[in-house]
Amino acid sequence: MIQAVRGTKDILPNNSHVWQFIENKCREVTTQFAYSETRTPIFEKTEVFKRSIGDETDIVNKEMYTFEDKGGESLTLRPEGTAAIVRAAVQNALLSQGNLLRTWYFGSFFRYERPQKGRLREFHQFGCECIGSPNPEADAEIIMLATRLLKSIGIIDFKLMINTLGDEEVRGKYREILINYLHEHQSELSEDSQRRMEGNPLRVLDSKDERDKQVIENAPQILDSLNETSKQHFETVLTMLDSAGIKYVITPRLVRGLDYYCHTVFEFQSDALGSQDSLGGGGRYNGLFEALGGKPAPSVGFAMGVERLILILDALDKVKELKSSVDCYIIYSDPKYLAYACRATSILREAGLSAICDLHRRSFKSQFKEANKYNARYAVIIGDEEIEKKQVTIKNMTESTQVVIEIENLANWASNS
RNA sequence: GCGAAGUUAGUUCAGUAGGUAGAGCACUAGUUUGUGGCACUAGGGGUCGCGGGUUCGAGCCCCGCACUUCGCCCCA
Repeated sequence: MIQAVRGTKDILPNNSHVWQFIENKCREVTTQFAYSETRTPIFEKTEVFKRSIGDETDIVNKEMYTFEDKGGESLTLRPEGTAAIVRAAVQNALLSQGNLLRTWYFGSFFRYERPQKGRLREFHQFGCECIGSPNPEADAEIIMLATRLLKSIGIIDFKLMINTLGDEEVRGKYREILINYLHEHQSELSEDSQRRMEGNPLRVLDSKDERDKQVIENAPQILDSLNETSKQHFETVLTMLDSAGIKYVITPRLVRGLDYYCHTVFEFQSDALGSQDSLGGGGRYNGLFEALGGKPAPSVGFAMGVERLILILDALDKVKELKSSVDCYIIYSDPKYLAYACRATSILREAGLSAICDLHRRSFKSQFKEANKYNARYAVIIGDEEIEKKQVTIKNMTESTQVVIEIENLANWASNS
């Protein structure tokens, strides 16, 4: 037996309806916010991700599926969505027509990681980007959209963690303060954090190591280093969330793993997941367009892990088994009536109903059982009498009533039922 | 990349003094020879993850590999 590649999963006929449910909600909610869809290629030049996500990040360092094509070009299976959207927006000059772009995406992404529950090598994300506005109301809109989506698919029990990283000036200043502090406590830190201290000190704040937590507890907070602009930006976002009735927890330790974030960063968490408790997250990225060769376009966005949404729906038992049903199940008493059954089936479909018949040449009784399994509204019965009189018997499966009609009138019946 | 636990029928799981496999549900058919859902009866299904080894004999013991899960790491 050939197995699927490690960390990949089939979406099978018996649970594809859950995916469709979520996809439909994504369309619904994005429509409410007037976001339109972007579909970018599944792979990009490696450069796209290196320049955007950041060379120092784990994603770029060790998790990308990078390969050379036959022309010797380095390509990478996309590990996240934002970089490609920005590349596409720059390439197609999407901002030259106006100064704002609201867009969303849904698709597969790839990271070479140790698979775990809620963490796959091919996984799916739904994400939104609000491109072109430097203002806090854009941050608020994105968070409202994400919140709306979670609620609409039935996830209410989540936590929204929010923080600000400030602008460039703030980040630079805070970075120094933090490095100094960490240096003073170097001996108390975990090996990992000691290593990360120089390259990416902010990530130390995110550590789960008990030793680190002690140090982090008393570390200087970025909130205390904010300049007036950054402070106002953050406060406006919070005020807007308040007025929209969205609850949040200010989490000074929240940093996030991609280098391109500034100002507002946020993350949705759920207790229903294991150690992969992050449902999704995002933040503002003001410098990304320039990093990818475009004109400045301050933006904000988020992404949700679809597999994780599904895990929560499972855990909450919220997955409505949208029992698929068929309008008509055609039942014939003998295989010699197959052509007649085929004609009836065809007429019903032509009239816009869904209609199927048995392909196993099963017994009459078994065909009824099969009709039940398909949750058929009507059984369309064909036997000796019906053939002889050019009729069909139609049985209402829920009320157990039946009528006999001429096959000539079947289309007519179908359009009225 | 590191540590730990798992893998037996479609599925959920049983299965010790090592003697080549079992249950529930699901599936198929009958009881009811043109009328379903319930019930009863019967039946089909398994190279016991893969490959080696020990043994007269391995689902069970040993080794390797693959995959899954739980931590770490990281993130969605």
